[in-house]
Amino acid sequence: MEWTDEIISRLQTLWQEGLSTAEIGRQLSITKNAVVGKAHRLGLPPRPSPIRATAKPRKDAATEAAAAPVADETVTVAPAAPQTAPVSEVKPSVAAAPAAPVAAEPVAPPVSRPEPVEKPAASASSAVPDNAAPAASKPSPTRKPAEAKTMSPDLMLRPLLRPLTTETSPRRGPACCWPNGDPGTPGFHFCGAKPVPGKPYCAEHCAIAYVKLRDRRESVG
DNA sequence: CCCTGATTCGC
DNA sequence: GCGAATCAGG
Repeated sequence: MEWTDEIISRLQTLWQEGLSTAEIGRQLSITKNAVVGKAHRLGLPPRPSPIRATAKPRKDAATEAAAAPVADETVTVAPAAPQTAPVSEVKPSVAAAPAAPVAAEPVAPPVSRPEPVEKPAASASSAVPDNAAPAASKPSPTRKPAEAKTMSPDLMLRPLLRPLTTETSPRRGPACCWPNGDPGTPGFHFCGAKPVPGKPYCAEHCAIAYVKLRDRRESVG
């Protein structure tokens, strides 16, 4: 696997979007294992794990005993689950666009919307993202500040300060919101080209972003 | 069974 | 460094 700068950027973006590892893998045409492995190596913030942090019967019991002289229950990990649910489960048409394709404002990065969504990824089928719902527009402070530092503060605040009323404004044409560059870095920007009607991306990026439902799952490799 | 993410370890 | 295999919870 050749981890180009482009691919890594997309991985980081999608990861921050809160998409599942499998979903990211589908969009990148790689396995979820590759996604998780790479994310781990990149030091991306861990997602709320469905399993306990303590489980490693991989080594021999001897090694485990030697290396892990666990004394008490003091080892507690306390995940403090952010509960960030993916916006994914992509119907063919809606797919996993960045969480906030405001249709006209490339200024607001899709990255910075840690909005808690209470919807299981795999089972829910209603494809409408609840981005527009101001019900819970409260930034979840569960993530450590150290991890959020990858993005400039103003970039984080911008979407929160924006009333999302620009949707219907025809003044600026819709713009492809395919991310270019690393989110949080000065050079980060969106494609901006004219998107396919009904899609958040231009035709070029649509071809990349949307995958056939048939090919879903990890049978890529 | 399906999904999920984390870790390990041979390459 | 990479990622398949594996683990483990929902």
